[in-house]
Amino acid sequence: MEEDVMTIREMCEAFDVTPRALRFYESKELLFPIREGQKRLFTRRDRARLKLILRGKRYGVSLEDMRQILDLYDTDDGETGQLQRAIAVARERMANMKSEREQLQIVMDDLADQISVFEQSLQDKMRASAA
Amino acid sequence: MEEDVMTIREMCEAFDVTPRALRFYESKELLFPIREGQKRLFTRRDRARLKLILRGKRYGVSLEDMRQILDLYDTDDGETGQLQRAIAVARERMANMKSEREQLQIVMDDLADQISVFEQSLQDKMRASAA
DNA sequence: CGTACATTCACGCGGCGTAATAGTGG
DNA sequence: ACCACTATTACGCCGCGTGAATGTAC
Repeated sequence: MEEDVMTIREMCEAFDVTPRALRFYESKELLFPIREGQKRLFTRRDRARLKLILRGKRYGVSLEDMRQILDLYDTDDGETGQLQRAIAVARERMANMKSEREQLQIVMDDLADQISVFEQSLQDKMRASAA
Repeated sequence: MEEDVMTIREMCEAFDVTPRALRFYESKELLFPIREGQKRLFTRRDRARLKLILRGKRYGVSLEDMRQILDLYDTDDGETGQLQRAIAVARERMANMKSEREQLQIVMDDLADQISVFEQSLQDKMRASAA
């Protein structure tokens, strides 16, 4: 707490994750703990990022998607050009998600139809065997 | 066509799958082509099964789940059990998809907020540089 | 001789788990 | 000297295949 950094163990307890997961996130460039010798020290920034990562995970967002989104959050204080780029990337992500959502909806509608067909079939069979 | 069987190549063209996929399905016991020497010959039964496999795939049903459904088809004289099983699996998939859709929507809303923040930032910067 | 089939081994993604091994600090 | 913690490297798993290399039958 002294320097507003946390060890890997403290992070694990605070966020209920394993050390392996944190090292993995670092290797995938989602977290950037500073080093004291060999040991990792996680900053407030890392904690903010991890919070978002875990929330995304609950939402089913892949780490790679999350990394891109987090990179956007960082670009916040950049210059106008960077800001415009960040907006462009964010919109692209948004478009991807919309597309995903639409495809998912199509498959869901289709599956709903299929369930009706199954149920109708079942009704028919039961009537047939009752007759 | 003679004996109502098809070679692997004919199957691939008919169903738009690769030979590798068909061999893979056989190795996982979803298809049971007869052998003529080394060659696989796919029967009408294999075709019916493959059709269901591919439809299930579209709905996100795993091969293992699909195998279990297909197995019921064999042991079930009346097909009623298979239908009920299929309905159960279909409903479960539907529930999963609904959940996925909701989670995706949450993330999308979140990202939309972030985009607004970026846009506001950009507006601020542009006003600042204009002043 | 070519071509279509066959086999087996390997690799890839996602997201870590799980050793195995070694170093460090108190 | 011990213990708890840390580190690194690297292989394993699941689902669903793709691709390469090699062999064989027509």
